[in-house]
Amino acid sequence: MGRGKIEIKRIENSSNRQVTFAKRRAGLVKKAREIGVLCDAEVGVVIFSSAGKLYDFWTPKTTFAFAVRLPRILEKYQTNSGKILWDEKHKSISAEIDRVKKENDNMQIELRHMKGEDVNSLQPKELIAIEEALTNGQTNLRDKMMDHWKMHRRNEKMLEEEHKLL
Amino acid sequence: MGRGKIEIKRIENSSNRQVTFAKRRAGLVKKAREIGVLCDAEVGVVIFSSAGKLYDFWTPKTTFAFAVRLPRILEKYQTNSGKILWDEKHKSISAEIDRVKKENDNMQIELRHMKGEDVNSLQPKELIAIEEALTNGQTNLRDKMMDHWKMHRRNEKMLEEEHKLL
DNA sequence: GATTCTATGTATAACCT
DNA sequence: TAGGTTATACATAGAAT
Repeated sequence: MGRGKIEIKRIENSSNRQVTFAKRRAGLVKKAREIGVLCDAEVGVVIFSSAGKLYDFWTPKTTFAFAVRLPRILEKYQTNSGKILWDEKHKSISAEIDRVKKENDNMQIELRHMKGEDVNSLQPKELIAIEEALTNGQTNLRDKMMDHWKMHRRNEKMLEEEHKLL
Repeated sequence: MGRGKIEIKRIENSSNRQVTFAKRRAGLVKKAREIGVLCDAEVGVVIFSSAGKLYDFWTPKTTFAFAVRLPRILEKYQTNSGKILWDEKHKSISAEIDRVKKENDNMQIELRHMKGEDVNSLQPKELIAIEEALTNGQTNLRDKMMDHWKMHRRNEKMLEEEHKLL
């Protein structure tokens, strides 16, 4: 579509290539915008010039939708690079999950031990430690209960005396 | 570019819209391929139809380059909804973290209670439940320890007898 | 929904400034 | 290297299949 027909192959003359790039890039983006509007579609266009410069266009919604659907796109291309990148992005967050889950597991085990469960494989030393923890817990708990009770009694007495005064 | 000029606005007739979508989608991809070849560029086109179906095209190198450069693309949109939606993808993962963390907190509280800590705000009923749990734990634990000990003794005796036989 | 046909509107290659 | 002009090639709207 120009003064002459051209073959679709790399334009060797670099300034012609540059001019064609600028014009066709504009054309491509225009078409992308049009199909987006006409057909109520979400469109994204990404172009890297041979010099490595990035040009891109996204219909408004696409910025959102694209990110949401990125995994699907990468899936389709199951290339290592895509997969690796995605994994990379998730690595830190996955690490946190792992950390929290591990913490979770440890606490779960500790809790079960405190309930006398899953203790068969433990060493006598460990069993004794758990028993001590239980005993301490009981002691602490009973002290607290006693405090509560005392305070309760004191409050009751004070109320009684108030009543008497009235 | 057709029998009549059209305004660039959403095509209301849905079958016309569908036909136009298919035609222009093909056109867009063709143009993308051409600029890629002619100008030695890397091009990617992503189209989501209004029905949510994904169509995309990447020049060969782009499949790789795109993934490599994705962070740059997202950076460009960091300020706006891009960031929000990169996070959107993370939401499901974040939800899992939250869930696990919550589980974690609950266990932590339970553990502290079992150690007699942080019990001041508890109701008498709850305190009693904890004491019961502790007592049960102790009972279970002592049973297990006793079993162990018995088994240990039995094994020792058997060894002794073997030795005697030798 | 996809294809085909064809009149017409657009994009753009080659030039020019 | 960037922007404008124009002849031409191409894309596609509307209609039919």
